Amino acid sequence: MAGEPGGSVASPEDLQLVRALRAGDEVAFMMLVERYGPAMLRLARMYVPTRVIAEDVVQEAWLGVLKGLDGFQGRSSLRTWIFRILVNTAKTRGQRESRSIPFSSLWSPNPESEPAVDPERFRSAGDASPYGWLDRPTSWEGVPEDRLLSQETLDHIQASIDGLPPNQREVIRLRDVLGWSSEEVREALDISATNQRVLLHRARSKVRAALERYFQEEMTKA
DNA sequence: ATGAACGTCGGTCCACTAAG
DNA sequence: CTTAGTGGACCGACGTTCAT
Repeated sequence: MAGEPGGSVASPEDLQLVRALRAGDEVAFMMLVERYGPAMLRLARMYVPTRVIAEDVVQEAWLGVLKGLDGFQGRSSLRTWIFRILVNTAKTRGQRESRSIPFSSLWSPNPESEPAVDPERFRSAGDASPYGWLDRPTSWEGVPEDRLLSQETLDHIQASIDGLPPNQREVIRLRDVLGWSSEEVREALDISATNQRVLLHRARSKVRAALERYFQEEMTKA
């Protein structure tokens, strides 16, 4: 699995960071938290019902990172390694929470539980990696660009993603929202390359279909 | 109430195609 | 050639329906 030759191994910068962290460099740690914290929180929100618990999960993950620092061998990038710890932590916590929380509360539009992904991310993440399912729409060619990028549309995209099965949701978020590479995603989620591709494909297909329905409804209304 | 039959859904694998 | 996206097929898990 992770760490085959040719994979995204730790960069010299990663290794230097790890050395600093092992030496107890607080500035290096704060830099890491600043760099990955927001993305970690969004990812954690996929597994647990509330933002508060997600924040808790992130904290727990950071503790796991610090504890496991000596075990980091640089066979994957530092980011992948950190997010893998986060995913494991969040999954464990998510299972625990699902046993104690009414299932319906996971899905109800609770105003307390803000969106897992800030809709703005859809555009800003585009800097590094454009969204596959937005750049070549199939059935909404007549839809003006500002309409495509409206807040309402972004909300709709997010709702579509929220409605996906967990694995598909994870993959599409990491790939298309956070802009990860396919290899980073399969390493972080510990899935095969083939599975990653299929999950992504199915997730995109479903989101695309949901958007097609949405635009069709909107255009017949107009 | 119970168990079999059936349908649906999601995960996985394989093959093909397109792009870089 | 490598990587990624796509579609089809298969399988197992799960839920629903229906006859007993």
